[in-house]
Amino acid sequence: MNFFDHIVKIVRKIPNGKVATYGQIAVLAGNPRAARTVGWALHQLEHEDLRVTPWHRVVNRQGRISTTCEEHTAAEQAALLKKEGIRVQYKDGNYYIELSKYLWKDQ
DNA sequence: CTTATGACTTTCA
DNA sequence: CTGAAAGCCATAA
Repeated sequence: MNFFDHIVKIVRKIPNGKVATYGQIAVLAGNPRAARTVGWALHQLEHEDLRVTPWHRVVNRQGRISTTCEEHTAAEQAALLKKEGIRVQYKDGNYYIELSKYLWKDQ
């Protein structure tokens, strides 16, 4: 299985109302150091995959949204998260999430 | 094979 | 927690 598919598969496992970090997904994918690749994979996801993949539940280690994608801005991601009951804090142009409260505890 | 790139992470200050 | 610098990995060209 490609990392691409593997990563997507794992992201789909993230329960509603929870968030996961890129590094966490990288570990589950078998490559603890491939966090960057996780971000790259989500960025390259196709439209169809985005429909069934909760990419918005994936944030960096600091609980901050790091997307630079024009199509999926941090504002939109934050909106989706709020929609799922996740409290998102907005501070000086950046969105923060309380990982200690919403971080997905694997399985 | 080598170089460049990125939705990251860790370490140091 | 923030910010800067260096490290890591898979993919594309």
